[in-house]
Amino acid sequence: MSKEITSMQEDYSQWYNDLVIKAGLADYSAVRGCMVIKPYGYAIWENMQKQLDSMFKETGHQNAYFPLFVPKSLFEAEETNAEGFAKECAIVTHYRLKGDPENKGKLIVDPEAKLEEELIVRPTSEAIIWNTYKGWIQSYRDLPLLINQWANVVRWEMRTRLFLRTTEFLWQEGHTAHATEKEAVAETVQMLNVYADFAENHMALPVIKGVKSANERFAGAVDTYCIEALMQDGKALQAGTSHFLGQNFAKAFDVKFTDKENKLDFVWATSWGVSTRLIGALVMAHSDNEGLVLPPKLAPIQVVIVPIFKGEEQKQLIDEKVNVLMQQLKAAGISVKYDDNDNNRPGWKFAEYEMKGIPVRIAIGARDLANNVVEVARRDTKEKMSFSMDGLSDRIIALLDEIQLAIFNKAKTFRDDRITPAETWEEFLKLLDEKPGFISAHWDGTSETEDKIKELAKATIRCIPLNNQLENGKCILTGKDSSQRVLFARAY
RNA sequence: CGGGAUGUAGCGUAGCCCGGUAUCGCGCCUGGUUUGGGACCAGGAGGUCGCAGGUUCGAAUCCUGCCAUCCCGACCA
Repeated sequence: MSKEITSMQEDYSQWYNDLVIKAGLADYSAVRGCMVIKPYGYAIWENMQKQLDSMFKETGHQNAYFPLFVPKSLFEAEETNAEGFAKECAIVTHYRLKGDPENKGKLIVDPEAKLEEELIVRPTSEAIIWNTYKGWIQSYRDLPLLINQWANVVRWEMRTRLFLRTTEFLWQEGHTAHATEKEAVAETVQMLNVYADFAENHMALPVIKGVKSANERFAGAVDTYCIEALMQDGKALQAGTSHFLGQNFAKAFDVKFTDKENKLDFVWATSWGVSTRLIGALVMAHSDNEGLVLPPKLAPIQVVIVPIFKGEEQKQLIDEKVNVLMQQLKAAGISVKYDDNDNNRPGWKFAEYEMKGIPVRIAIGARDLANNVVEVARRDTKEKMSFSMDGLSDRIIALLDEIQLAIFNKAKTFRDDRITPAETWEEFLKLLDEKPGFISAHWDGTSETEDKIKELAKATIRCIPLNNQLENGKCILTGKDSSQRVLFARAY
């Protein structure tokens, strides 16, 4: 099978698609806009889930599961939210098929089986969850309510891309209820920080924490906080969002509680989510023309060992050494694969594991045995080193940490180099074409201006960074007064 | 959803204009030789030509409809 992938310089989109397919992360399916996540891709998702789930639990959250379907009457209860998602919903209208009388062996929708009320396949679960919370919350003693669910959702997007935008996708959505506004805002920020921590320390993906402008805000939210990442083509990718929902959903679903003073009030809400889109971010942020580059902390296989031998005798000697090393690495929690498959030669395996992004490759041959060393190659830099067999497992473990950090630093250097200030509209447009990335520019704060900029430059406000410094200036488009810069970019 | 392109074995393709039952490479299977950067020899298997209709004695090829993917827009995590 040809494993050649299009180079990212030649065609970035094609490079991405080739990579996802050829590294075995996902496959196209028979269903429009939906993909099959293959075992290797799903293993990355499982690693993400495992880490995030433990972080959610450390911050006091519990998992639960709510229905896939939302009755239309519940879905439309919070108007802004409903309007925001109305154009991309799959709707169940019937519950039965029957044999087609005019076409033997075929089925048709049974018109007798029409639902009295349509069911919306959830594009997000606020409605069904808040309708449920109404029955769970009476007193301040029931708060805070801190729930997360791992689920699939459906958004009928016009145009899809593997992992980045598919009709059905996997995600987690946290939905919390609080007694005070202050507490809910603190929760929103806390979860944003959890996401940023995960992105930077596990995905090795530097992110900017910020707040969305009104245009980009989640439908039904008072404020949307986000983490924004930069891909290697200079386009931004929203990697996670955390919403402060105010009392919007509590009011829509009539969720009130009695406080300590015996007064009734609506509860305060948050919701937050990240999706399998993060796998797309992982691919686009770190990989190269040889294939995936995975951060050790999320790589399904962290170390692969390739034997190089002539004849069974040598193979047996290598096996003995490898078995000891494997035990040591496994004991340290390292996931390691010994590929002694005889079908493929070492060169083939080297190329294959580079394609799959396995962080560390160890090659052991007769020559190495004689010198009591192994050849160690790191995927991120392609550097090859000779390590002594003595104390090898400790050095490999240290190397994995080093690679994790190096991948992050490389991405951060790239990202930091592509946050560029623009002072004039001409400069703004020039930067978008010639040095794509985040452009830091003044904005007059109106939705009209943001719309106009989007129309003229195809760039949107990615966020207003949380650590922003106030600075007087003039809007890049209108020249009106502005008190701070915001980050613009073309985005996925 | 609009514009453009594509769909032939697991993958990449030739054939299509000009209709006569499908070419080549990789991969796969068997045997052997190999193994420090995508091995080699010999033999072999594998195809409703995206799907459904139509035209025709005969359709991968011509016509119609549908489906899917990619690229460019609008929508979006």
